[in-house]
Amino acid sequence: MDVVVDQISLRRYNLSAVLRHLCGAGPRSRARIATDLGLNKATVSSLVAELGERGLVLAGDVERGQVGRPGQVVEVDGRVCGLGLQLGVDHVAAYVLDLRGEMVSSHHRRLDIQDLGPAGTLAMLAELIGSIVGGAAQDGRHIAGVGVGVPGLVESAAGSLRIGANLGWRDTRVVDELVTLLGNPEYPIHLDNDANLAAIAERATGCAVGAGNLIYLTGDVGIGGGVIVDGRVLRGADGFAGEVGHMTLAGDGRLCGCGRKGCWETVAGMPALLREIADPGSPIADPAMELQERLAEIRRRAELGDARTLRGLDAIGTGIGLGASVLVNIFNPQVLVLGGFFSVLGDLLMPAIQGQLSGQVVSESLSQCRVERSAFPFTAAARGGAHVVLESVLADPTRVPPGLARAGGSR
Amino acid sequence: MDVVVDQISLRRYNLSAVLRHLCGAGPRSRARIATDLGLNKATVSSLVAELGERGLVLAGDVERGQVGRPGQVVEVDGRVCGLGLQLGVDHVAAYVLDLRGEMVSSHHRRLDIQDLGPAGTLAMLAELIGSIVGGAAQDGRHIAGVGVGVPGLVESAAGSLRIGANLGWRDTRVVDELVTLLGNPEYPIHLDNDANLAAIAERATGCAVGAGNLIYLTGDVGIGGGVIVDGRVLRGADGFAGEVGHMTLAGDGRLCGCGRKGCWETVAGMPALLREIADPGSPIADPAMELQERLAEIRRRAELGDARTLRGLDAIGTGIGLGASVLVNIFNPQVLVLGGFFSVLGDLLMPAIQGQLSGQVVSESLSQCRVERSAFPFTAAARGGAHVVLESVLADPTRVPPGLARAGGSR
DNA sequence: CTTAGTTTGTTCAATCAACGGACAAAGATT
DNA sequence: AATCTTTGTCCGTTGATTGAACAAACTAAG
Repeated sequence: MDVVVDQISLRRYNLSAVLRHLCGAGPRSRARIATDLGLNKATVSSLVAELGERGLVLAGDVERGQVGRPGQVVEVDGRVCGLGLQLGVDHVAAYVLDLRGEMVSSHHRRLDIQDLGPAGTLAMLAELIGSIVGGAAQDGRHIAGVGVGVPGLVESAAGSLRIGANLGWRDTRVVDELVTLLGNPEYPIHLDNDANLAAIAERATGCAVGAGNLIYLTGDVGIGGGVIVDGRVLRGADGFAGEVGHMTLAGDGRLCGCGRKGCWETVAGMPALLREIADPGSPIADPAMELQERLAEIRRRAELGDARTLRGLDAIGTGIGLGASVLVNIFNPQVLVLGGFFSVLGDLLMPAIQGQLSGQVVSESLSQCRVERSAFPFTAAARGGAHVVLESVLADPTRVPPGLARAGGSR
Repeated sequence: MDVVVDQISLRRYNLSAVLRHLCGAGPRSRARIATDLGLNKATVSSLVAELGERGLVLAGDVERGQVGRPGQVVEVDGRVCGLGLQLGVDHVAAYVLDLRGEMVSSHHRRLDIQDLGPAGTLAMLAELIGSIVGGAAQDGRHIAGVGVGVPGLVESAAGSLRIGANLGWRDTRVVDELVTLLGNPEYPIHLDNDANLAAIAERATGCAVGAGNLIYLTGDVGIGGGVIVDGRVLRGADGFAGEVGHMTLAGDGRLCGCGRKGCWETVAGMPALLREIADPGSPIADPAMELQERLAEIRRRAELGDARTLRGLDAIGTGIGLGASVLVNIFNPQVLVLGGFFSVLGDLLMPAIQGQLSGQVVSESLSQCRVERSAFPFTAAARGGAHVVLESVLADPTRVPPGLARAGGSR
């Protein structure tokens, strides 16, 4: 029912405030934290002591000011980490990030989802998670949780992928399966839509740092959307919000993979681009071609001034901009982040996108929405998964048990 | 910077929890509140006492259970009220609602915005506010604040209407003007977009009670959108979110009042309906005709089975459904509320709307979005303005100064 | 080198909110 | 009349934040 507050949650909240402040604003003395946050120095001392016991902060350098006693800098401890994974149709990426915001390790594996099927893929995922967590422990690090991103309609609270069209999965209880395979690990596992996680990553350390309202677009076969509203992921009533790729924008449009007609992805996804710039059967449209190679080839043609390629990019950019203008009208975000191939080819697509936005957005004269190319075009979701874990620690530092205190840290 | 909690805000939060619980769940004994909220009986007694001193709750009947000592029921005091106003192109509506959720009074005035201009209109508004507040005080009631809804791009935090196309206003500092005209009243004045307020009203007491995610559409000359995400109004970076009427949905579309082409309102607004069902110059398309009369005439024709009218309603319903499906895909709301003429003609439009939605929404197979006709087709915004005020009292009961305690209540 | 001034961080008593237990009040049941 | 049940208050305890005092550590000026 209604959430009520007692003194324990008050303490928790202030622990969170101090830790979050250190993460966001950087290392500083206790006295500085106190004035920054409006807390009493004594309170901050007490809070910092508890955070230290939990292995979340440690003593840093001594900082001399102009006059007066130098301060003992408190800084975030890098031992507590989040593990994020991103499952794509042909690969899996994993990142370990620590609370300081630094990347501890990254892992990439190719795999054939079709071949492995859900069970085989999840077994492989579980094994990967297990080995990363084990390796981190040997390094004296503590994985506080795992965040997994998958493309499709995800019921995040239930840890279930309801419809994963691209993976060919349906009603897969990903979290339950992984928990079983890993033998009920002590760390929690969180499942989310890949675009949501990507948006979180861009906001945390990417090209949208500090933006409370942003939209991330995955440029892939389809177009996925991750929307952050006032700092929180837009989920909707059942967690299915953000299905921007299937907005009906072209009434006269062609058939979409979802069975409907005129979906946005049909005019701005990768197949649409290939249709524009190449005849069917031409080598560049060969499904077997590596994505990176295909994008490199498109860029080569564009830079040589190939008219059809340039026209095609302009058309796709206009298509992207058309849908983007709808979203910007609705959400009035600070930033629109282009992911996937939208980002890789971003410089070529940008003029058309910007043209659409400035022509179609109502509030354009009052406020401008920045359009940015993703800082991590194909790996943002994995990083976002790690950030979800780290955010849960920031929101409730008492989730990390005390005792990690003076474990030695570095090896 | 970061918000920090001390014991005062802890108290505030729990006062809020108790008051909100009473508003939402109805009158009940202290003991019942304690078990409902998980608070200690002693704590609840203390909280209730303070709420009583502030004139927010009062002692009700004695409630006998099966056995044991009867409980003293605590109920919400109706003396604290919110005043909401809604400014339309040709009228202003005002509602006073009390914390119990009951309507204390309503006021309607016709006015010619064009004729009065911003200054004259605001003077009239101020006078209306003053007289209502004065009248309420004589009734022993306390107006805790004023919420004003206007159509257009509103910067709510600044209390400014940036672009009010229908009113013909631009960069009007509504709140500042009213505060000056009213001589710095002690109650705060809040300005918001009318669709936002309407959404709040429907969620508070209308057809979307309890829905954390909903979309309100004003069916007017244009289409305004008010979106609630996880219980909070979607504002975006600058407060201009929700401009759904100017989504570009019809690429080949006709010119919109905003200067662009293919906006949603051009295919589903009132002018589009009139274009479909009547020739230019026909009496029903006469701008001088009263809206209510026009709607009645359309209904008459539809019920007589006039083919053109039925075709037109179907076309407009399809147009509404087209844009609605885009919104439902993006937001995954529990409820979509139709306001204005969408609501009045709702029964006639619904088949086409529902048809579009079931055909165009991706998650339709997993979760269904209810479509409802507004409970207050043309006055929801005024009610919503009052609810904003009441919500601010619920969020922080200490805003109401103590001393209203035993002032006598009834007149 | 000494002294004054500044800033940091800890200690300690005070304050305040919530809590648990005890208890009186008020009624139903036997 | 005795017992049981429930309500609401009282009171001492717990725990978190706070303000003031103070020692520590350093700079700047004389």
